[in-house]
Amino acid sequence: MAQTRTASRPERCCDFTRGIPDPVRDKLEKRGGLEGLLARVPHQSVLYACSRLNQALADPIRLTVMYALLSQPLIVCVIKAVVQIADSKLSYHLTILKEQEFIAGEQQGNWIIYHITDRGRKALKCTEKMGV
Amino acid sequence: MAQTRTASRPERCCDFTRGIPDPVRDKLEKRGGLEGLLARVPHQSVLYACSRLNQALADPIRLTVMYALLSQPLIVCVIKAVVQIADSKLSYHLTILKEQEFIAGEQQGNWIIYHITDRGRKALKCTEKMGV
DNA sequence: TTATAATTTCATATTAATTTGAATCTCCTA
DNA sequence: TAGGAGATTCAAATTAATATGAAATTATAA
Repeated sequence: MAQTRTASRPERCCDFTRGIPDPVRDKLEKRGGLEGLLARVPHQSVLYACSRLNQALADPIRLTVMYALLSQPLIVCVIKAVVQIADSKLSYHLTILKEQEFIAGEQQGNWIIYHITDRGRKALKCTEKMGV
Repeated sequence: MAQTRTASRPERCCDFTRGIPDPVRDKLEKRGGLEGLLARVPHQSVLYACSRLNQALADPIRLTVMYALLSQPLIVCVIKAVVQIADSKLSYHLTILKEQEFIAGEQQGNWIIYHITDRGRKALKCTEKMGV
């Protein structure tokens, strides 16, 4: 019972070794077919890491925090004054930025002073270069 | 009844014009205080757009598609063979990539040939430069 | 025209991310 | 060493993103 399908409309898939637009098929064949294509796609573990990285940059609050820290190192309650959200919510977002090492913080007496990392700076620069 | 708070533990906020670590306060004051800080953070609309952009790059399937298209233009069913997901799911992800103009497609007879855009290429390069 | 392949759309289900508020923890100071 | 400020953690609630399968659309070819 290999490949059984529950009737209705079967999921089709074109046979892309023939019948598809010439330029697509030609180039594909010349470069090792589907296998060649797959070989040039980075490993899933890499892509997964990339997507986590981008996910961390995919929130306006987190970007606001990063830009604030781009100006200068700040303690949490100043960051809070910038983004105007509850403590725990801010802490959640700080954690995500820390996990990706876009920011880092050191305890200084009663406070934690956060600063942006080189990686964080680079990330902002990249995003900017993409043009909004 | 302005500023009423429902007892329990009130949300505190340090008065960051005094009592906070010197280097933080000094630099902050020298550069226009909280106002100056806010002025150097890009407008929310910009940050929102940035976060959408990064969100589109925050999925391994979408990154796989982009890398496949980095090799060469492809029709949907070949992309499907690469990522091995259902048609409608793939279509969903293609839409997100199209919205951010990381990819584009032109109808060619029965098929749609997708290709990566300059913007898409740039996005991958950026992500790579960030180091995984 | 009718049938069919390729692709998208739509409504719904599922899963993941974010928010919320209370509780906890750490460090400092009286 | 008790109390308070700054900050984080946790569990539960909410919201947003993704997945699924059926139906619709588009273009070609019989």
